[in-house]
Amino acid sequence: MVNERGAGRRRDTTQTVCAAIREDVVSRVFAPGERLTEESLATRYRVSRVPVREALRTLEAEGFVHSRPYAGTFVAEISETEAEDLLGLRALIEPFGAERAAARRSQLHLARLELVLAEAGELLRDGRHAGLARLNTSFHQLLAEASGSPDTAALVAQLGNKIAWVYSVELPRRANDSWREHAEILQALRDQDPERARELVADHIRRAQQAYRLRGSKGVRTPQHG
Amino acid sequence: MVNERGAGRRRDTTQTVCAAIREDVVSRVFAPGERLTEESLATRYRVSRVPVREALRTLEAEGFVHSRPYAGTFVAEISETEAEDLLGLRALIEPFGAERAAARRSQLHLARLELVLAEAGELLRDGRHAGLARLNTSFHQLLAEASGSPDTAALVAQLGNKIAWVYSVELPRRANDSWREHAEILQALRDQDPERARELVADHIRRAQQAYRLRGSKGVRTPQHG
DNA sequence: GCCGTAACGGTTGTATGCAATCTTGCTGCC
DNA sequence: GGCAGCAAGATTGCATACAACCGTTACGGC
Repeated sequence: MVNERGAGRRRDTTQTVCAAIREDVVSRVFAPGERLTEESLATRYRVSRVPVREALRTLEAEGFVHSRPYAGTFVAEISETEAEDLLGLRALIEPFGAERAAARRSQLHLARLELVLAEAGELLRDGRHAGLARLNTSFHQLLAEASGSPDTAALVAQLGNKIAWVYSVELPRRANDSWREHAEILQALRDQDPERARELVADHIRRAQQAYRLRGSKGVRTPQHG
Repeated sequence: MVNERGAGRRRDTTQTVCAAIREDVVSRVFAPGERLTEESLATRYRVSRVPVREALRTLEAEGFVHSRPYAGTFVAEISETEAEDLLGLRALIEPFGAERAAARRSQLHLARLELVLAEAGELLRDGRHAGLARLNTSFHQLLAEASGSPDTAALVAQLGNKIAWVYSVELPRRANDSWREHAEILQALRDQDPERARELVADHIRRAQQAYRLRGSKGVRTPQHG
């Protein structure tokens, strides 16, 4: 998964390991509350403890793990109320970003968003819902980046990862509506209409929240497929 | 090794270094855009490069520095619009936290907040405005923690640090009004009135924003690139 | 004189080793 | 039987050492 030293890529070990651990936390390979020993992680990803430790410091700042000196690093545990609050925070921040994105978006941003929208359209037509989750993440991330606020984009990314972790479930039911809403949002960006963009995103997030809540509780992995 | 930190504290080197670097960035000992070499930091804080590197990973996740592999670590540069957006984000998140704090606050939270309020009252009576900045930060941080949402508290802490960095300027003028507003907020928490708490904090932040803006972007160092 | 190129110094990235500390399981006592 | 205290093992924290890489500069060809 990591480690392609033979192929010559010897750089970026720390970042690669960080992404790998985050992935394994989000996908629940490591259970919440589980202790992560540096040595076992180092063995798992075929690196030494140093990049593992650095990756853990990043993940700790992001809230995926927490560590006590000399005691070790543990996968974070998220309560139900905390999970709810994550959705609440996203419901605040994404509309904020969308409002600014409508005012500041560049042609490049628009083009990227349209590309994602087009790809999603194809997947929808073909009934292949598998790749939609990734495109959905991309759309929201690009939207946040179009805001021109690096902090907003960073927050959206972090919250998105955490939400994907807690609510490890996709909502294929809503896919058609969801992407129709995405299209409207993009149109508001084209029109440079900040207020409409903000409200559309606010509604969009609100509906997604309701879907999440209906679909099931946090932590429990609902067996499903897209 | 010459670990002469404090009175023989041999643990927590990384966290100590992290806080020290953050402090030096916020207080502009290190200028925005400046390159930070690990060796010089290690020398400055009398540690080896390892804890320095780990501290830098944390600070990178927090957005105070950014680094490229093999190229080095640089103090971040914040544009004026980004600074504005920081205030906007705080204006979203703190009321959100206050609303929940009013519903979830414990007696311990109330007691801590009252303590801070009392201390500030004394300083105000004595005309000693020096320590107020710290108490102000404490009040807002405690308020965020009272929300019972770790993510909210973490965001408030991060945003607060960054705002203190960008707008490195205090506003003694507003001190009396500000603390009167703090007292009202605390009362709303006692009354367990979420809506009132949210609105009071929203107004409070809004007034602080105006004060910042009037004061000018004196603290904002326009990035000079080459 | 200009540009491509190769070597050098400086810096970052990773691995290893050892001391300090925590956790775990056991012992002995109540 | 349960719990405090302790020893052994396991794990973390930090320092040192070495390898990989980047930017710069001196050099030579054109």
